[in-house]
Amino acid sequence: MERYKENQLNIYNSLSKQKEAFKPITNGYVGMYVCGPTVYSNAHLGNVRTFMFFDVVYRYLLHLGYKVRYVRNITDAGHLENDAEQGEDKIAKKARLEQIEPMEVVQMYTVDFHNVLKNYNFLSPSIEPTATGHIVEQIEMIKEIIKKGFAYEVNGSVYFDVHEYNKKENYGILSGRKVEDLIHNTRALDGQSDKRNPQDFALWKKADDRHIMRWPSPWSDGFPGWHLECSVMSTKYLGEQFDIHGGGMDLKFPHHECEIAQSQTCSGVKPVNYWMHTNMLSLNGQRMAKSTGNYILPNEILTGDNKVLPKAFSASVVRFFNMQANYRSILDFSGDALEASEKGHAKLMDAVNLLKKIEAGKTSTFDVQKWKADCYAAMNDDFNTPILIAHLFEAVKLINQIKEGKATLNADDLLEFKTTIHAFIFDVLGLMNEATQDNSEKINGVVELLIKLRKEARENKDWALSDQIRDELIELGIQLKDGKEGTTFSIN
RNA sequence: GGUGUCGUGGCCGAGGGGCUUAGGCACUGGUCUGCAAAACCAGUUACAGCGGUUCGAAUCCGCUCGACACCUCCA
Repeated sequence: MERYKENQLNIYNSLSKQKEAFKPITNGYVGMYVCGPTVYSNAHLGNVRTFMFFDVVYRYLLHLGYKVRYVRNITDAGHLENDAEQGEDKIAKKARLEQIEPMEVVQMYTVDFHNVLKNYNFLSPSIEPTATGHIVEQIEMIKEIIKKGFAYEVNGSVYFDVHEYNKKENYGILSGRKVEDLIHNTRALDGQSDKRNPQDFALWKKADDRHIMRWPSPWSDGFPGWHLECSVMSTKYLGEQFDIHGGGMDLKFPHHECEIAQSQTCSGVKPVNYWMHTNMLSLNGQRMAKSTGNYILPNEILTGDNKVLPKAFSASVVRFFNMQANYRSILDFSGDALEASEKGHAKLMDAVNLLKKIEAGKTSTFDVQKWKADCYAAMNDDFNTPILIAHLFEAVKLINQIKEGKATLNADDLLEFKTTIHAFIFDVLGLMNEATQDNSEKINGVVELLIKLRKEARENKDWALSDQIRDELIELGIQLKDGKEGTTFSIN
């Protein structure tokens, strides 16, 4: 369904700092690039927040009927750890530390990353290119930049000439920085650098003898600069100009700024129409970061194996928690916050399960069309998932009211209502209904049996037995709910 | 120092010049129940401070205070 025809999406563009009507370059098609993880360690929950948000963006674009090519790279060539001085990249360093091959490290953490994505119900991107798989293209792009006169070679390394670029274009267009300010605020150098100016950044670095990851090039045996890969891979798979580029706020400068400079130099056009940046996920009010130890791994949440957590939580609860906040706001993670989300999530899923049993009435006491329009309006407004969730809770209330006999929906409305609920909760938000997974049929059968036995006990006024059944089930995370038309249950 | 984001009720978190009961969690009262739980109904707590613009500001502007991020690899 081409829902995009009646849904005008508005996106907050970091480039213009305002919401803009989204118009794809090619009608009906969307090209989207998101900076992926560096696979030299496990992706932590902060990293995952960004990918999770863009997963929802991807899902919603698909839901609207766009044909989307979603490219999310894997950075496996490593970054320059200390730009000019050391020239050693992180992956190689870690490999030596652990006495294994660099590509083994890359493989291990790539597998871990994919494992996390699977656990958290991510859709696979259309293309997941690796930096090491595009060395040839990167070398070609460097040649092109040199040819245009915006890069220079020194001692086997190649640098992008920021000052030269800034004479014609605006280096700082995305981040709001000015080259003059950068000059005054760049840290003092030791005089070791080959760069003409401290603001210049590496396109190619000559590898020293100890550097394991290296490739031949016209300038030296070495490796590409970090910013280059995204320019190369986005251009290769999405073209010189594409619709959406996403990433974390912290990549805005210098990474995305450099990307623009590189791509613009080669193609002569601005590479990206809509820049989207997700804000940080904090832990205890501080930024999650590998370097400080202030972080939590996605899979630790599923096992409860982290001291900040009182217990384990499901992946769907974590998704729900994330979606309750706007992607452009800082979100603080805590066990308490997750527990609150878990309850809200359970309430939502209980209602979804209840919805299956609800039957249509003769008339409708609720305006399904308006509610549905509100849901779409929320998502159309820069993917406002917190508002969408608020509307979903209106639906929860309605479902419970119907169950109480205080509201009704006619057959047409009920069908539309169900379809819309499922679309937003499962297709768009990507939440999972744990209660209906796995061995649910068998468990359902057993619980139904216990409910029957308890009913008999209650009819015999054997309260001790009926309460024992109820209390022991709750210990197992199965909650019975007595209603007018019998007992239902939910599983946590 | 520069660039940027932001300060909302007990907590999380939307909205964004008059009218949103935002929503979730927590709490209080009621209905239901053998008692509970769940659910439903009702209710409580608010827009950092000081100026300005305006008929009217939590919402716009300025300043102050504070928080966070980026300026070096970082989602």
